[in-house]
Amino acid sequence: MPSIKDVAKHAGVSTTTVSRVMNDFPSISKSTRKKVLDSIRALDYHPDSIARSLSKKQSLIIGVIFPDCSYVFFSELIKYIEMTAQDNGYKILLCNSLDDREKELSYINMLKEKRVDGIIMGSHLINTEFYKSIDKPIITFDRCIDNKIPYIGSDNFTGGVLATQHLIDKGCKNLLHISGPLKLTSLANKRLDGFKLTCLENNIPYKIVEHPHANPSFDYFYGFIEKEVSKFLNLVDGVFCSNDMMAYALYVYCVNHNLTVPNDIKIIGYDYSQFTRILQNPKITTIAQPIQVLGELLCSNIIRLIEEDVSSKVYSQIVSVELIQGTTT
Amino acid sequence: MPSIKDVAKHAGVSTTTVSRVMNDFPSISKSTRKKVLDSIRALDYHPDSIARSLSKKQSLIIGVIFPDCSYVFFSELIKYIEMTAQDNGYKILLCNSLDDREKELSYINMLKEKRVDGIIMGSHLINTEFYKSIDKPIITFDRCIDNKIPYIGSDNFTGGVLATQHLIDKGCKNLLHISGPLKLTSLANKRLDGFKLTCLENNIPYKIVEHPHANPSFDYFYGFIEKEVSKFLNLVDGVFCSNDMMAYALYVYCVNHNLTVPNDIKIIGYDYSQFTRILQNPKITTIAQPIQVLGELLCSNIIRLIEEDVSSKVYSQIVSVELIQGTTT
DNA sequence: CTGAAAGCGCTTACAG
DNA sequence: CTGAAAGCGCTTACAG
Repeated sequence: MPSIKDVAKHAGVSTTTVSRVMNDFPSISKSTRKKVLDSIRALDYHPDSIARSLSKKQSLIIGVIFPDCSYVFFSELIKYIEMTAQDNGYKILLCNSLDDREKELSYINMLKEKRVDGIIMGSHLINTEFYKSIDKPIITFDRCIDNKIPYIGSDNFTGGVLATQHLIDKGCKNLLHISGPLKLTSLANKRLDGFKLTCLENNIPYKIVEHPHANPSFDYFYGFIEKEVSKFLNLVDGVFCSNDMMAYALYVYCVNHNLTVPNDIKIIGYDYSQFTRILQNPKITTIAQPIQVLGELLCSNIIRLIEEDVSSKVYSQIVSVELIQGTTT
Repeated sequence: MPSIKDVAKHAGVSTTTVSRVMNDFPSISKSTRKKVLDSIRALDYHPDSIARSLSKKQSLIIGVIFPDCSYVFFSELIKYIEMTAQDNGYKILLCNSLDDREKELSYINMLKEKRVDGIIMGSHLINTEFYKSIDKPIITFDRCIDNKIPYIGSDNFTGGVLATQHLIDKGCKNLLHISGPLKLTSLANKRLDGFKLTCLENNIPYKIVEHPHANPSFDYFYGFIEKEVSKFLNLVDGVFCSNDMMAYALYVYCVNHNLTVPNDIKIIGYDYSQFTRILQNPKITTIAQPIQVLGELLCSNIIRLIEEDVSSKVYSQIVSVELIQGTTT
């Protein structure tokens, strides 16, 4: 592989000049510029970005950590993050933490060594102190870790309100919310707040069941419903599930146990990711997170943090959600 | 951020020695080793892998190109690739080609500049010649580009045979296969070969419809069925779809048009990725590709190619598939 | 407008 | 068992 020296020799100039041509310095004369470009083409020269990274102290790489890139919601988010990165000259280094604290830690250390320019955190098991020890730009998805660390998320509170109000508007008198794990400092917990407030304001009795795992499978959800949720199903006529997979599992459970949806019981989910959009039966009524916008914001904001290098400014943003009417309410 | 020099100074040794400690050279005395380790800890030193890459001429990064990391099948494959990479000290740089030739090309050039150690290609629009110009280890998913470039894929031919024989065993007398785009040199086309052969051997009349897009959406599939497939549906009693999304779209179309599945028409798909596994109604009868094995092989084989540096040996592998009985046949 | 030289932070023959 | 020095392939003050 030819190096900048080979190009310099071939063109009869110094490596400095070659470097300047590649970096579009204005001071280069037309004729040398042409000579250099010709040599670059002749040798099929590709500058080594590792060497460039070392001298410029920037890698143009963004570390991206999510629990599991194969979960529908994350896989879409990652797609839009990657596309935005690509459009801005950055690349992403993908990490699956698998909701394992050790892995999450080792990934962060790895990203430090890889000298990524910034980190998008979608996985959040390690504690706040450790986060603060990361001395490079970082942005999180849906977690408010510290007021120094910006986050991007959907408007979970309003989502909770919308979902709950929708159930009430459809005539529900007794509501149930199945939340995600509340221990995590996830902004998703605000869905619960929105739910509670709306129930209270409308004088609707409610019940809350928390499921303990952050990113479980369909089978887990179904089992969870059998064990922890089924006993309440005769007492309520509307359920707000913290995500669509849970909503689908609940729907299937109801069908299997002769509860008619939406007549006996109305179900609303959260996310509206690919799975839900493809699913035809039922069309789950849900709160849509704007996945593309979220991915683009995560990436464009981490890039701003990297390039503007202002740790003082915080680029947290909350984007609005939308009710999608399906057939389950 | 402390550098190796800071550690050397702190420990009172040379940078050479620090480097040797970090790389576990045996010749280091216990006492210096301890001194160095202590200094590393005291300074919270993390070696800069960019500098290391530059001097060792290896980045420990694998470039991974797929059309779209949010498609269920790819997202799972990527997960297992990443996990295997992580287990072996490698990282992955993720690229979405979006089935765009220009993007694919520019990604490959980018990966050259990033000096990735190897490339896993799951996107295949550029031509063979260009592939051969890539002077680093490369492995493809499901494409046989050239006998110098190894590939990993499921046993598509046998999958086609299994699917077709299953339909015949279930009593089908007239079969239809909806294939993927045949222009691409995809090994997935062997599903068609298996289909044809099995029909001929069993004296079953058959029909083939090709859909032109590589990675379309549900809505595209549904529209395609309305336009190009529906006219044949009264003439056949069994359909082998080249993927599960197509099978689901066909199922939904049938339900919407008063064709009973599996009584009037039997449907079998291909993939058995996450979507299919979660979907409860119907349970699509399908040919399961072992996604985890495929991802692990893609990654472990590219690592072997990188580390053994033997461009002569080729690590192509085909893994076996399995029939999953659902409710659509 | 151009070049010589130092530097980015590591590794690695070479020497002792 | 340890170190001085060169080198990886770029960029960038500094000088002219």
